[in-house]
Parts: sequence; C-alpha cells; structure tokens
Amino acid sequence: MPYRQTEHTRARIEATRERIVEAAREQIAEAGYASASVQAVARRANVATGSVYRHFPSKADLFAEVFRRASQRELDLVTRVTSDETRPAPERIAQAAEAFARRALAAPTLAYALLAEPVDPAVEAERLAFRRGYRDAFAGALQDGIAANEFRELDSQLAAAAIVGALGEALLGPLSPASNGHKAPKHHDALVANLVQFCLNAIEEKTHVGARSHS
Amino acid sequence: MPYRQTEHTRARIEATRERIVEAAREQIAEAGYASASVQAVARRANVATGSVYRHFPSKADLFAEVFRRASQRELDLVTRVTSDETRPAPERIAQAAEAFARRALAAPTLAYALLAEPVDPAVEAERLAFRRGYRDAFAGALQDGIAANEFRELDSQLAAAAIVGALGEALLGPLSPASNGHKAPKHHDALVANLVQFCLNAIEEKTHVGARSHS
DNA sequence: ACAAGCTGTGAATCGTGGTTCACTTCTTCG
DNA sequence: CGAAGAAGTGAACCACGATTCACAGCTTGT
Repeated sequence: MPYRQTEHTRARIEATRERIVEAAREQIAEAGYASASVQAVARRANVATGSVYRHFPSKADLFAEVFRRASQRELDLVTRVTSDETRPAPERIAQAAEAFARRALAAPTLAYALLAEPVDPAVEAERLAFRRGYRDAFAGALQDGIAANEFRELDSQLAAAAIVGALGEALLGPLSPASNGHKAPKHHDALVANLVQFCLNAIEEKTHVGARSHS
Repeated sequence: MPYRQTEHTRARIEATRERIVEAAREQIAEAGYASASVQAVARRANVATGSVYRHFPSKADLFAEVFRRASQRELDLVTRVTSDETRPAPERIAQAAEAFARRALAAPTLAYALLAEPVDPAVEAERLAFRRGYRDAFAGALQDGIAANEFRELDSQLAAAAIVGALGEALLGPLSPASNGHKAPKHHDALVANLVQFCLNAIEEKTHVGARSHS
C-alpha cells in the first residue's frame, strides 16, 4: 500500500478547503451571492473548478457552510450580549440590537447577502435557522426582563421575532445594493440610536414614571 | 386591408390576458412562486406556452404584474386605513397592522410569496416598491401622531420600516410553507393582538400617566 | 526509482426552464 | 368566398452555470 494520507497532506487539503470557504465569503462580501459562481470562487481561491467538488458535494453545501460560519459569528456575539446575566435585560437587548445593526452597516454587502439576498433553498434554510437563533437570543433576555418586571408581559417569542424583523427591515434600506453608492456613516449613529429606542419602547412598560418594583 | 382588430376581438384578447394573470396568481396562491413555471401557468389558463408571450414580453413581466396587482390591493387597504384622518393616529396604525396581519394569515401561501419567497430580480423590485409603499403609509400616520403628541418624537420613516419588518418577520413563522401543516386559526387572534400591541408600544410615549405635553 | 493510489485539473456535459418561430387556425372585409 | 393579416400553438432551441470525468501530476512506502 504505497500511499496513505499523511498528516502533512491532510493539513494541505484542509488549508485548501479553508481557502475555498474564505474565497466564497470574500466574493459574497464584495459583490453579493449573485456574483458567486463556482468558477468565480475557484478562480479566487486559486484552484480549478473541479477541485471545489473535492471538498464540497455541491455549491449549495459550500455556501451553506459559508453562511453558517459568517452568521454564527454574528449570532455568537448577539447571544453573548443577550445572555450576560450580570446586566439588566433592557441593557442587554439594547446592546445586542446595537451590535447587530452596527456590524451589519459595517459590512453592508455581506449583511445584505446574509439577510435578504435570494439564495438556493438549502442556503435559505441556513438563513432561517439563524433567524430563529437571533429570535431565541432576544427571547431569552425578554423572558428575564419580564420576570424582573422590566418589560411588560408579552409573548417573548413573538416579540423577539418582531425585533429581529424590525432590525432587518430598517437596515435593508441602508444595506441594499441600490442605496450603496452614497454612504453616509455619520447618519449611522442616529439610525442605530433610533432603532434601539424603537425596540426598547416596544417591550418596556409604558409607565415608568414613579418607576418599578411593584412586586 | 381585409383584417383590422375589432372590438370583439380586442375584448377576447384582453380576456385571455386576464385569464393568464389570474392563472399565475392562483398558481402562486396554491403552491408558491417556485411552482409557477410558464408552462404550468399556461396549462392552467388553457393556452399554449407561446401564447403567454403574446401578452407579456417575459415571465418576469408577467409576474411583476401579478405581484403588483395582488400587493396593490393590500397596500390600498392599509393606505386607506392609515390615512383616515377622522381617527386618531394610534388607532389607524393599530387597525392597519391588524388588517395587514389578518389578511396575510388568511392567504398564507400567497402572502409568503409576496413577502419572502425567492423571486426574479424584476419581481423583487416590485416587492421592494411595495415595501416602500407600506412604509410610507405607516410613516404618514406616524407623522400625524407625532404632530398630535400621540407618539414620541421619532424618525417616522425608520419607525415605519421597523413596523413593516416586525409585522413581516413575526408572520413569517406562521406563514412559511414548513409550518403550514398544523393550522391553528384560533391562535391567530392572540398573535395579531400581541403584534399590534408591540407596534403601538414601540411608538407611543412611554409616560402616559398624567400625560404631559412638555412644550 | 517505481508502482499504487491519491489529489488537482478544466474542458465537456447536462438539466432546467424561459424563449422562439415556423406553422396552423381564426378573423375581417371587399 | 378568398386574400390579408392577426392570434394561437407547442416542439425545438438556447443560455446558463452547476456538475462530471478522463487525464495529468503528486505523495507515499518499498
């Protein structure tokens, strides 16, 4: 048996696979999913088209992984913030929403691809899974806040979904390729602040004058 | 000149065109955009595939029109409600949101196609235009409400987009083809009520106890 | 060095569904 | 009725990009 995969080879293969994933991510971040043909990705990764298929059974699988990784990074951040139990729930929600919005605005093409661009059904499934992830992250903090009387009583799953939707839709304008010629990063601060305020208001008790703790 | 289009012929052609549009709408409402090949639509309309192209330059144009008509009906309703100046703005927003949600839940497959299903870019453009329409409808009522001190001061365009997003996302779960096996129309009432409450809270003054007017 | 077997290649293939078009059928009017 | 021209037909065509595969080039163990 004159050939058996050695550690060195395994590492090189893994590195190539990595290059392909990274090339796919770059392609999306630069010009959107629509531009990300297998050929374009292969060219960018300096491999032949066929080689992509040594690493992934299909284009859909490749991009499912790309989406999964990119989204997981974002979701991890949001989840970390929303589940930091040392802080009050409203602060967690606000920070999570702000982080979500800021990061999206910082990488608009990628964010647009992850959030809204038409993609293969298999990739869409990945997207939906992460939407659920965001929803659950927010829902957790909402529950905590409800328990602490920081929020009014509400269906936390529904409210969480609504928050995710509000963030997504409100960002879609600024993110969409069309409106991407005239960047105005200054206005982002105001946009983010308004958006966060919107979300907080939606879920907080209306009456907070004499303030809280009516146990 | 032995042939010139007569009124009778013109009417028949128009009727056929109408049948095609209607067949396309039905196909979408029944099985989604993905199922709506030109052939399927033609079959349903009892015309040959080629005949579709006597009436529309391309599939995209046909479906752009289908989307435009279906969405326009919804948008008209929402706009009528949001611009009814005899009622207070919060009531208008609440009723518009409720109408939007109820109608979507009543025709889930169609609503899903109009709101979220992957479509041709040309059709997507139509969809975006109507999102803008919804946003503007809500934005109008928001402005009125701000002027009347019924809402806190906010960026009405942004808040309107966030409302549209919140409605859309929160409905996506119940609408999506996946979760469409186990209908539970009873729960719809609660869902709608919660959703409306979410939107109202997001935009109303928090402090409404003594109710201020801090000029 | 050599054979065995793996990895890399990219031009050719294939599937899909929108679109075309040569032809048939229908409508109009002298 | 018959000619002129429009509307209707559907099988064939085509574009596109994902996928394949026969081959070249490496790696490994003897």
